[in-house]
Amino acid sequence: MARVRISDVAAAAGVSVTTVSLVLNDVESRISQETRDRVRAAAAAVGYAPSALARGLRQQRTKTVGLISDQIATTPFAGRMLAGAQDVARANEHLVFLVDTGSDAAVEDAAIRALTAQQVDALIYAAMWHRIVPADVKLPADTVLLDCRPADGVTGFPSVVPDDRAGGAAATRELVEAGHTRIAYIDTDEDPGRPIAADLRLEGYREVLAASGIVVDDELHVHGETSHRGGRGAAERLLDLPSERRPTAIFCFNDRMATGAYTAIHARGLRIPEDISIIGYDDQQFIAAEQDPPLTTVALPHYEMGRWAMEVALGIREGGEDAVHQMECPVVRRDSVGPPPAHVAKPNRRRTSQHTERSLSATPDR
Amino acid sequence: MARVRISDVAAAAGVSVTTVSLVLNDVESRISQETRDRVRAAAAAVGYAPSALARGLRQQRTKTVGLISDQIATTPFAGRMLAGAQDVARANEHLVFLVDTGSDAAVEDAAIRALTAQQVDALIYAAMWHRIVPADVKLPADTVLLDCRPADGVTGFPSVVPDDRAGGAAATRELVEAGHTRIAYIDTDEDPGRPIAADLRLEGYREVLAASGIVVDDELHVHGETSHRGGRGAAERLLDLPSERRPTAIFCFNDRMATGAYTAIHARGLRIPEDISIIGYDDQQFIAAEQDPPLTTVALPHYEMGRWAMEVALGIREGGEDAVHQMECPVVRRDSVGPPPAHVAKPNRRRTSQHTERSLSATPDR
DNA sequence: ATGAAAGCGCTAACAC
DNA sequence: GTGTTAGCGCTTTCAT
Repeated sequence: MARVRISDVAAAAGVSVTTVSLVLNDVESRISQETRDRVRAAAAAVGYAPSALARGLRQQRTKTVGLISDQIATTPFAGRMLAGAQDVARANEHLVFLVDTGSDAAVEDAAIRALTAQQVDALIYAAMWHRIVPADVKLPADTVLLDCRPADGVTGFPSVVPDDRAGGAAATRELVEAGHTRIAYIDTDEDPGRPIAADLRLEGYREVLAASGIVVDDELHVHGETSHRGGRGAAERLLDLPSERRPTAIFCFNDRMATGAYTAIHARGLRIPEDISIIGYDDQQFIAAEQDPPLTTVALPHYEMGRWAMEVALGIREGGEDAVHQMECPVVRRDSVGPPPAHVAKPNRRRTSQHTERSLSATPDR
Repeated sequence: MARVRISDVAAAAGVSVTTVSLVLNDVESRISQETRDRVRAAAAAVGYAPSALARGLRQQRTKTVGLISDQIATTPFAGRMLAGAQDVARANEHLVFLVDTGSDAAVEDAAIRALTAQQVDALIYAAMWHRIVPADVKLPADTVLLDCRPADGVTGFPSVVPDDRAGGAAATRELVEAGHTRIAYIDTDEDPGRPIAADLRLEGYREVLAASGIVVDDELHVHGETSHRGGRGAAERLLDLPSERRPTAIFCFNDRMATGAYTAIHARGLRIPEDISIIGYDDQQFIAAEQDPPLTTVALPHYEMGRWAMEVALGIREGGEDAVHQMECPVVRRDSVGPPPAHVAKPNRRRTSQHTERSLSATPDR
């Protein structure tokens, strides 16, 4: 594929290869302008394209980075992380090797070896769901972790993950500020392998409830399989509650489950958000915005995370050897959150103090 | 990154580098078993990992392939194509460079240059929607085209695309065989840049209608923006038709538009499929299967297309220099297609011939 | 202001 | 059965 060599250019221009190299790489200005022009012209004339291989071998820097991910095919999020990483790679003239391992440890191992053999300048290890990297994955030093964090005790890897606790809090706050006090959480029931995001979001939910003087009612914390169906089933159980205990708002672990809640709610002839408010998580493409009504949700900052990881990998940004970088998950406001129906009382609010007032004085945002 | 060299292994094993190379690459068996073992042990002991760079430079084969795509982030289909391509690359010990160009010609150009500089063994040019590659894209010879086809007159590029005409026909046939005769097509209205798939699917639709002796009624061919909203609007117009002219089944350009049709239908208190049948296209992940009822649709064979392209790129499979390889789009049966309501007459069927009988005798499939 | 030559790490032709 | 060596295409030190 790469036929014409630097020596061909040198011959054509009547100079040495050194000169050609110097000119083409804009190194030192000691070469006369006239020579420079001649070299450039010659290079263009013979159609010269340098061999990145030879250069890499010589310099021991390849301007390539390896990106290992567990699943690219099966998740709708992969793309945005890749796009972020790609964009900074391109801006810095790096090429990226993408390897999808399907979470297979043997494949992962082979991939790391192959990438090392390619002498990639940096390695990014990406997960498609916020999770912990098993301690037995043999990562080269200075690998950066994307959407995953090192196992306890493993150190030396910069990593970036979404701030799911803050996201859960933001979602809940959105509902509290709209005036709700009976706020349910539809959680995933995945058991071996419960996503770390699930606990974090739950934590955020409880925190805000507590801080708002709302008693955390376990009856309003339900579980379902992480899907439309699971969300629907869980929502049905919530709707089956006697009306004084029924929630006026539901925070769903993710958008897919939220669509299930939509189905359950509509099946009973209830309206969103007039009768019940819904907030999701993920801001999943083609899903959240296309519900009826469009779903208010919390966005995962995948693009930004991808950028961050690549910037750290390329040394453009300081990763901080050990701290896990948490990235904000912003609320995306659409039309599924409104004030609670007028007729509902607000019973399970504690009679306490300023908390209550603060949260009551907050205004809904449209 | 790659520190220890083959000469280190040679020294450790007390042999020459030739021997080491021969042993480690399983070349010739003239080396004594004893030496082989010694070399292997030495390699492991010093932690040797060959430099793919040096090998590539020497052999002028890198075992890498470049995959250029227009958009990876913004489409839910990218993943499956990548997965297919990846899987065969891995099985053949090749690594893939992924470059996303965002359809920017300058970026595309730079990407091709960069990949050529890397001396990739093959190049795949992938589009995320079935389309034609502009003739001015400067592709190296032997590039394989994935989900796109060469412009007229451009030759020498193997290419693979979904058989959208056959897919449109299959969708329509599914409806005809369920007993429908008033079958609408909700088409995309994209105008500059109308997807080539749209025309192909429409063709298939008309073909099957004609072959079944059903008159093609232009009133039943409506358009909308390619989204939930567009599908909803188009479906509403269809439902506004006086009842004798209203369709009993709708074929939608894609699943997203189909979900809009769902919304329109449900909003009128109609049921799917009892009152009206729906078939989509794409089998879009997290969408088609999660509708209520689950959407019958036509699947795009992205994974297989990805495999095909990589197989051709690696020379494992004959691409056929010029013929565009069309890949079948199978119908995925779920629950949105049923027989037409009993009370509807079947008026716009021609009184002709065997066609009619053939299509009437066909049985719905559940 | 320019050129000669070493060397990045490997494979393979050739010699012994 | 094993070793020597040229050379893949480039960058870079050192001379001139």
